[in-house]
Amino acid sequence: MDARRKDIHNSDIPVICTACEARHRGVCGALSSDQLQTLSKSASRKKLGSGAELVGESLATSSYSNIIGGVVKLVKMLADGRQQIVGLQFAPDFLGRPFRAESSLTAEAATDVSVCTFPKTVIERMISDTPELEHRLLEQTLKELDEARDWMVTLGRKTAAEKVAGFLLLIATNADPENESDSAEFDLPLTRLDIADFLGLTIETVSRQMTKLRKEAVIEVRNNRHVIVPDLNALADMAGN
Amino acid sequence: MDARRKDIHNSDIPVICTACEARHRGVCGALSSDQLQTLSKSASRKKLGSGAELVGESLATSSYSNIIGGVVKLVKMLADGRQQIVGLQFAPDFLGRPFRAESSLTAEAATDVSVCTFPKTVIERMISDTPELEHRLLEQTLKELDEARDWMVTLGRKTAAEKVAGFLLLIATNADPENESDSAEFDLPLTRLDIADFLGLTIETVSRQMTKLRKEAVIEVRNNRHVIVPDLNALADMAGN
DNA sequence: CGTACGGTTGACGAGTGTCAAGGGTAGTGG
DNA sequence: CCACTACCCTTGACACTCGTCAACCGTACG
Repeated sequence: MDARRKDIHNSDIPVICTACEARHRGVCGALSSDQLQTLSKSASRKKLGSGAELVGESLATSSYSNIIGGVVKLVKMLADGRQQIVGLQFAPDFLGRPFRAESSLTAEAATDVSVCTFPKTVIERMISDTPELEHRLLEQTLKELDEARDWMVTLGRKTAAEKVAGFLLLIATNADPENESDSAEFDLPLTRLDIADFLGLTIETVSRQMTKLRKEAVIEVRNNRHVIVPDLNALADMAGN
Repeated sequence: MDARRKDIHNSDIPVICTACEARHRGVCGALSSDQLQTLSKSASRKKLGSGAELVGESLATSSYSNIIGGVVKLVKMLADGRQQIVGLQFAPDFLGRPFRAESSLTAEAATDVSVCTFPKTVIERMISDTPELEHRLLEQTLKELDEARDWMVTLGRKTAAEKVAGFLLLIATNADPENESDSAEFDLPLTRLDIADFLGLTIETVSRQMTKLRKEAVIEVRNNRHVIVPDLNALADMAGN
């Protein structure tokens, strides 16, 4: 379909939003062009370097964001420093927790990230005015819950080899959702330490499993971060779902 | 309709609902007495023995339920038989997944359970009519997401000893939410196998950790299932949050 | 009385974590 | 242009937690 032509007719859509994915697959799709106008007035685009903190103890409840690009990790930390990544978010996910102070969770940019940020108050007013918006939030929350539960199986019941294979598969599908072929090629958005914190392993074990996959020719690795998967099915077999 | 007249006299709350917790803390609190009337006409109370399947491949999407009493476990199973419990639900939680075919998740009665069941269609119509109902569902889904993420930290980063202590603490608080003292006493709603599947351990390891806690006098156990915790703080220290 | 089920305990080994050393690359300052 | 440092990653040797296998106990039930 010709989205551009539709935008010309609905000429009220803010310039900043016209090419934004959040309007199609994200929560903004629930809003009228009027509401988009209102929201875009108080919205601001930001680019954040890898490692920047998006939601933490401080910023926690002051603003919400849509992720425009990049990968955000949701991190929980124990008192003694052990940490666990409890979720990864990709564009055009919505970031921020309505109606709720988020207990001990921080959101950090895993890669360089760009976001569209709005103040909490504006969004919350729109939520109460627009049932469809709340519906989208419910849909996204249900999606995140499914993902969290899938990952619980990985954390609780899979071996290190299966965990790493499963992780690579996860990134492969999110890096290029359109890909229909059996092969894939992508850059890992996470360091080995992040991967370890996501999988409940140590960096050493992650590293060893990666070399094992390399030696078995299931993957090919360049510059530590760039991964080529000649046969996704072979990788899926090792992930044991 | 003369719904209005019924709304004025709130004595029209269905008999079946008057003493029901779901009307206070659960999703039914979002409904008018009129809607409760409609819903209660197609609702039915059921008692299910431990082990019964509430949501599975078959029943999956045909009905929803409120849990009136007992404990329900949400189970995911891998092809080779390994399984992981990804959530426990207590009264008055809502059971069933709106708008979504639940991938490979089964809900089973962990104890004897009583539920209030309604057909999918009735609930879904009410959801679209009543934004407040959708709001409650969002709240519950957010709560479940928080719990799932907390548990991911346990699964990924805690030792067997911490896992077992954390589990006992979880049950202690859910068994008696009103308890303000620092001691507790309760029956475990789960078998050792269920506990193992919840914690990502084996029954043997669970058993050993329980004995260890017993020998350290952190807990006292009678008949395998009945647990006394003289000092919840001592237990909390071992859970390592 | 036999059987089934759930739980405990012990001996042993595999899978991961821990500790330590070293390689590769990018950025910085001389 | 070359150290120099910092960071990320890999690899090896070893230790330890937890899983596996097996035997046994107690209780409920036919």
